Amino acid sequence: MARRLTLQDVAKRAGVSRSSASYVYTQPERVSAELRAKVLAAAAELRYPGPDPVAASLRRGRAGALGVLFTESLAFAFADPAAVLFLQGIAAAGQRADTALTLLPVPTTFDPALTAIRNSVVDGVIVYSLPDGHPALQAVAERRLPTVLVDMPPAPGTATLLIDDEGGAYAVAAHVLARGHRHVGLLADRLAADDARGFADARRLARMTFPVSRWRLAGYERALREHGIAAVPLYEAAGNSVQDGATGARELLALEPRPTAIVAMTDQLARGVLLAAAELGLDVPGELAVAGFDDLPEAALTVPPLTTVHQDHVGKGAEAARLLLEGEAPPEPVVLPTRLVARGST
Amino acid sequence: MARRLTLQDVAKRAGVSRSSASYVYTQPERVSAELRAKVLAAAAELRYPGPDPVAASLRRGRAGALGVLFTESLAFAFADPAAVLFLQGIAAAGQRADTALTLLPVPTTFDPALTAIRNSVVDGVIVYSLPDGHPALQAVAERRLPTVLVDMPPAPGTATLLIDDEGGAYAVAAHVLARGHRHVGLLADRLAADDARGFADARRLARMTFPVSRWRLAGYERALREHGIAAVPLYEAAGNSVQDGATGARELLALEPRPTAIVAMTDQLARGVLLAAAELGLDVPGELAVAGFDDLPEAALTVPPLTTVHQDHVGKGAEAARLLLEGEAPPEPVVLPTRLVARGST
DNA sequence: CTGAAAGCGCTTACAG
DNA sequence: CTGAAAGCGCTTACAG
Repeated sequence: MARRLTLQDVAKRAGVSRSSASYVYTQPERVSAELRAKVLAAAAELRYPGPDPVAASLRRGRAGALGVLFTESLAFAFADPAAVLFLQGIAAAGQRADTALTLLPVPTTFDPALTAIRNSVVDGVIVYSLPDGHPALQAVAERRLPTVLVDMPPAPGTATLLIDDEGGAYAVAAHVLARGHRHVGLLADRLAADDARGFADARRLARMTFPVSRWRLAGYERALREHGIAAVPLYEAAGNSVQDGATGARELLALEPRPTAIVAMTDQLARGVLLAAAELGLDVPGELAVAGFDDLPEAALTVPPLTTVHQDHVGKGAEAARLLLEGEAPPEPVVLPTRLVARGST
Repeated sequence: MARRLTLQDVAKRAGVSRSSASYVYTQPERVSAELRAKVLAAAAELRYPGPDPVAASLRRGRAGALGVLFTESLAFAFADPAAVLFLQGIAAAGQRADTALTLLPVPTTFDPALTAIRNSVVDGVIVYSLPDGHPALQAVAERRLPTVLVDMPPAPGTATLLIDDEGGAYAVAAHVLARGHRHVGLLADRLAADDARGFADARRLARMTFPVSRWRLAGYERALREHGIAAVPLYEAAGNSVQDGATGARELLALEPRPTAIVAMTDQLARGVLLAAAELGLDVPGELAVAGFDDLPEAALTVPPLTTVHQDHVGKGAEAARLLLEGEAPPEPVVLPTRLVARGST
């Protein structure tokens, strides 16, 4: 392949200066119609692909893209409807600002390279629900780019966007307990960034690294305390698929005494609970009450419809993008509301 | 804010040349441990954020990101499970190659700017299921970047990745017809990039711009012809949500004679048909047979489970990324297989 | 309205 | 192992 075409080539062919040719692309109204026509004609003849965005970005000092660093692996994130809705919100806000969205690959145990984070061409980064102490967070901080932390503890100098996880969890647990349930099972997706699966003991609970799980559990526990219930079983499913939820539900429902209610930390898990209940021939909500968290679109479509905690995932994404595009990190975390949605499953 | 820190500042502080400092970041094994330590210490003292990726990209001639241009609006794309699975496949392949994934905002009627496409810092572009003649495709072509067209007609000089839409559609329609159905209704998401909704007449069919719809319809029609059925009603839902499917199903089921089978172009729509059938108290498959296309994970979980056409969405994404990362566009389209999955809904 | 000139921050053959 | 030098392709104040 021959040398790449540059603006210089176009300018020479059109018989104008390089700066004039540049203006044709960046400020077309600034140049005369005649000059514009000459340059565009020369560009078309040479099949010039337009000014190189990398060079333009370097000169302008602006990349034109927002980076998003997602919960552990991207594959996991795309399998999680809540994460996808969040991304949808970012994308919509970015589209309005004519800004592209760059998904940064998160380093994994298999592939611990941070090069993609270090080399990504972005003007800012949205970090979504990373566990405590994840090395990717450090790598982002070193870039010293504007950053918005979402569903994570605040850090100095960065904007933080949260939802009221504790309050929402409290509300849904209190709702279940108000219906008289004393034998409640809790179902979590993941408490820490490993593959642990099974009933969580005190030691495990002391080592939770996923902030969202920690906050939601705190809300459940407050409601339980207020109802005089000291300890309930908590099953950790090691994942957030419907199947993970079904697996966890089977374990919880095998306990003696059998729980009469299962409160799940996500709607995905709660959907699995409904599946397991159907398998076992348990009537919901007659023999088993089920509640989730997130109010995914699916939650209204299950049989029976799922009691859950509403949060506006798309709005959260849009707000995250807005915080980044506006610059000026607010000193205090922005906290979006949650709201109990009682449906047929409780 | 003060002037931005550069590698030059670090080099000066460390008392070495700029090139040596650069090697510390790019080829650390090339320099002595002593020099490395000096440079890293200076960088830490100055809080140097690392070499600027934009400048490095310009010099290297490589951006380190793949662009994805998605079906019309990004918000639509994220609401479509099939598109999300496809993206998941791209992301996984990109992660292995340590390449970020940039989602390009697609110009809309409201915001026809092509600047995001023109300015995006990417090494290649995957274009997914754009309607015929969409201006974004032109803008991509002008960039003269390596391009992979997915679920779109081949274009000279670009790689093309398809699935056997026509064959899959034929198989599922033939399966339904083999069960003796003569009154079949067809349900489409969108035939062209507008908001048209309703029964499609010949004039509308002649103006389809979504290739996938065209190919699937061709498959249905071949099966119908072979079974001696001349014409069937086709309802266009103007969207691909479960609710769109329910709306379309209500219209089809209000026809005289009432269809005994509905074949939907997507699983999302077919799920809506199941919903509408439940509302109307129609037994599936006893009074109404239902079939979809895509074999989403949800398709196996509906009640009854959905007969559909399987395609490997994640694998398709991975293959698209592979075609782009490998360079060398194959002259012929790569066509992935589809497979009928008969379940309880027919 | 047009153009000469400076500079964005880095990487990498090349010479020593 | 280290450094001087060239150059990636562009934009934009500035002067005319």
